[in-house]
Amino acid sequence: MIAPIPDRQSDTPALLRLGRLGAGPADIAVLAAAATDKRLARARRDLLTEGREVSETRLMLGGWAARTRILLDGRRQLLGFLLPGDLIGRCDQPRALAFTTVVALSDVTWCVAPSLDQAPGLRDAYAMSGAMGEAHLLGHVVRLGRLNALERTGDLFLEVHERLSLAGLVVADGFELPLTQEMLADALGLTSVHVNRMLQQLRRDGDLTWHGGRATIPDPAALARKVGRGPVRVSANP
Amino acid sequence: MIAPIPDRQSDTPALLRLGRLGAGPADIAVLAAAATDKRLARARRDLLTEGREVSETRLMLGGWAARTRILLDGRRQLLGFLLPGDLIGRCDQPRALAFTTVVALSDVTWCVAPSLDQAPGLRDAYAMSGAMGEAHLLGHVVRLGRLNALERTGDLFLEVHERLSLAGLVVADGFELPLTQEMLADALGLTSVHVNRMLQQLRRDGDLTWHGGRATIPDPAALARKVGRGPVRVSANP
DNA sequence: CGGAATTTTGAAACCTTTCAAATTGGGTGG
DNA sequence: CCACCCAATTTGAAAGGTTTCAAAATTCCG
Repeated sequence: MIAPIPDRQSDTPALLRLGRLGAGPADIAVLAAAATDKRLARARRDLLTEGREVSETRLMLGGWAARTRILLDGRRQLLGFLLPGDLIGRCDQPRALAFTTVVALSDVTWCVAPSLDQAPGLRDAYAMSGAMGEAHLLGHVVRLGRLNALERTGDLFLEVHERLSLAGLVVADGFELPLTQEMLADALGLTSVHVNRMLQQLRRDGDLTWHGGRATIPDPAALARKVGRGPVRVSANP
Repeated sequence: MIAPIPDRQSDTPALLRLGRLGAGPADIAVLAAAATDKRLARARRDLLTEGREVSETRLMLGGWAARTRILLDGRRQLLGFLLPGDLIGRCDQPRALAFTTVVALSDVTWCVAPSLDQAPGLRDAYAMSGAMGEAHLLGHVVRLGRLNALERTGDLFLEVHERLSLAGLVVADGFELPLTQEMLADALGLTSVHVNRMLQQLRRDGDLTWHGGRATIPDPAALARKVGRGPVRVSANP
């Protein structure tokens, strides 16, 4: 008989990611302490509102969120996904306004991110996280500007695969993907109907599996070759 | 008879922009001194190469450049324009790699941007500049993801109009625009043929004038209404 | 089990690209 | 100053990709 083990490691993905981004053991300890005070945001709720002042930086612990922008006529564009280990609203500039609304796409757990005063050693990891955020944004521009629907879809799945890998959330090339096809469409600049057709093609071609909230990319390298995706590098120290 | 006046103010647009972004008189003096050592990059030359380490931050003094990414099959996407007063390759992180190649679209004059050691007062202006850069990038994502060809084209012209205004480069709603339609197409994620058709429509509708390298937007507010563009805000202090 | 949200399907309309060729414009050399 | 050339712009018609609209099938959740 097995004693119930308190789930102290459930925020591990976020800590793992920041550790890999350069946070040392001491910093991780501070992060773990911060993650103790865990908050929950229900799906569809805003985690940050565009135009509001950014009071604190938040750290994603679990679930999916997205930066979004909505046009006057209701069209919506997701600017990027926020995954466990990502920072929300990081901003050097004091009194800055949030550029974008951040909405929870699934139920999200988060905590207040330790400030650099509390853990100066986090500076590099935070900087690295920000740099990767920008790299992802640039990738998103190329995706929307120059890839066709099939390439876009495959490319986004690969980005997600890479990012979740860094947080240790990919097992056997499979990962949780708590999105609707409509959310995917809003990220990809397509209609949900067309995303559906692209997904069918990817499945038919054996490039993708996705049911019950879990997706698998059997052969990421092959898919990357198919959609012409290169690796994302950010720092000189590999 | 008029004596030849040395063109000491030709870098004024960059200084004007950074002044408006919060640089004080002392900082402007440092910038002006830096701008003394003016460099020239010929059109089509790289100002920064993707993957290389960023050694110094550069300040655009005149001309147009763009962050670019090129796909394996030759498709090109411009990630954003760099205009006078913009910083090239700014990066907190030491030893960071350039995210993107920056190419001169026209002949470009630039100088090495003063470091914060030389002029600590520039911190805010630099931060502000970076924040606006991100805002423009986000706007670009929405443009590519959710606007149709006509809206994209109009929206980009409006962004350029706004940014050049900040540098004092707009007179009577007109400004220099040393681009080819193909460059515009690479920014807009369209073909140059289609950009041409959209420009014709904008001209026909009286929303735009463009010949001989100079563009004019007779009624920016009307065009903004037509393409559904809102104002870009970045800071709480207006 | 019922009801709502999501996924799937089909056909037609629409927007954008492609391809090819004609036209214009700017710069150079004779 | 004109002739010429190359790059850039413009035009047309057809092909292609994506959206739209509607409706059916499926899945999820209480």
